[in-house]
Amino acid sequence: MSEPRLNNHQPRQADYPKAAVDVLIFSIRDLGLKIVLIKMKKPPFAGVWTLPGGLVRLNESIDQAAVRELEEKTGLKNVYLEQLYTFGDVKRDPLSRVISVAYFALINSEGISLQTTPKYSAIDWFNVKELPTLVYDHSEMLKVALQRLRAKLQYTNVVYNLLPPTFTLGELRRIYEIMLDCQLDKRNFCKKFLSLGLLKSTDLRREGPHRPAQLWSFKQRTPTIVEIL
Amino acid sequence: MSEPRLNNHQPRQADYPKAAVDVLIFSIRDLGLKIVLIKMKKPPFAGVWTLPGGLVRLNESIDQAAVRELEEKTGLKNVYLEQLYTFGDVKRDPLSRVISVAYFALINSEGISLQTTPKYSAIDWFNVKELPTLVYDHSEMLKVALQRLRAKLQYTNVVYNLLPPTFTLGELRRIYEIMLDCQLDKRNFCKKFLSLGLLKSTDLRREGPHRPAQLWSFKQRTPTIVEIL
DNA sequence: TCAAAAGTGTTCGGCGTACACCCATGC
DNA sequence: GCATGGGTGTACGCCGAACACTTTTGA
Repeated sequence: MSEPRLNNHQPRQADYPKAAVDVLIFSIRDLGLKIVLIKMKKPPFAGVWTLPGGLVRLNESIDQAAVRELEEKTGLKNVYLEQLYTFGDVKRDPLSRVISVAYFALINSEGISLQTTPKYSAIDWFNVKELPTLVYDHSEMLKVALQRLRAKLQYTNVVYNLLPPTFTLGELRRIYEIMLDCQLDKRNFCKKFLSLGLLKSTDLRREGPHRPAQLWSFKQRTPTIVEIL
Repeated sequence: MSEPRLNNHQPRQADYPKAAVDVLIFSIRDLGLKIVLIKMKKPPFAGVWTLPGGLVRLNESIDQAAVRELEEKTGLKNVYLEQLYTFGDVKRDPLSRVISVAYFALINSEGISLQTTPKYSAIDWFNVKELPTLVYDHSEMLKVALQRLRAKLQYTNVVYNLLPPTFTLGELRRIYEIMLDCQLDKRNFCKKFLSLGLLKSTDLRREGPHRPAQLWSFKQRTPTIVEIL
């Protein structure tokens, strides 16, 4: 596995690319699909928004690095991350040679607050349709993530990650409509989703000037492959 | 992006993990699904089989690294590689900390010969059902690749990579049967595949003691998403 | 009584699946 | 003439798609 050396004209640790992780956290908020970004403080990228992420260390797996970076830079814990894709163009980071493994997750962000480190000047949710300019190839990462997300919604039960413990079929359908950016027929959606047998009914919710809604919860909150739509 | 330093107890270039690529080349040969492996020469892995691969260099993208490593270690050129998954457990390589981006491709290997470098003692095709012991986490990579391959056969036209320019519907079906490890109904398969409109008929092939077969070719040999089975 | 969201059934067409026999050829 | 793979059509059932009205409540 020893490789031909390049000329030693680079500083320490620069003879090979470094590895990093970047994390895309999605959630449904205010009837839109949002993502967590943090704002950089140091030149040359001061004021620019970026995905939370950082270099992989020697003593941690890349999965662990993603979890650690997510917690350090956003405060989010216990999030189930899934590997998305690895980005390795030579110039993706103009300042140094970094290969980045992107991870993503869906979360329910009700009552959750974000907190970044002093190294960044802000952290916030952004609607994926109205994003600021992002550093590096982070827009590309988002594009890939959205594709994958939409695909996974249709053949897995990942949607449970976005939902609170109980919810109405209307809320469930609204999530699909937001994520897939389309309208879904109410009757067909309910019929199909209930026929999958993933849900169990719980209470009734009476609120607002309309008929009370049946509340449902997922029988199992574990990743499963199912043909949903 | 500067990171806390670990203790400087490691040699040069070991303060961060290195990045590598590994390549899984699949082909149908002798009615079986085969993969290219090379045999290691140097201790401590002398005599053990491995996937072709190696470290990513500073001045190349990871995609380019995969292409370069594939050519260097197998002689294969002009292969369309697709990124599979990135493997980054701390102990996946017991000797050094390496994160590996796996790539895969399907090729038609008729009339193609393999040739590795003097650093390896052999190169050969192996049936994926009768593999020797592999180094590192290469068996895991194969497992992931097979899953992905089977999935992609069903919703894309990737199969064209396995086929010669012209082929019979029987040959096409046989490939699906081998890859999916199941029997497919001849009439339904033909009906479905032809209805996709991906093929155009060319000549007749008369050979062997049976009715001549219609030969087909793909109208386009470019990646396309289609619901096939 | 009005506005708002919840809940519910039927019809139709298309597609996947199961299934069996004749065809053209080389030997 | 026989063995070998090539080629073809129909019937049925299920599922996805389209589509509208009634229910319950709060204000």
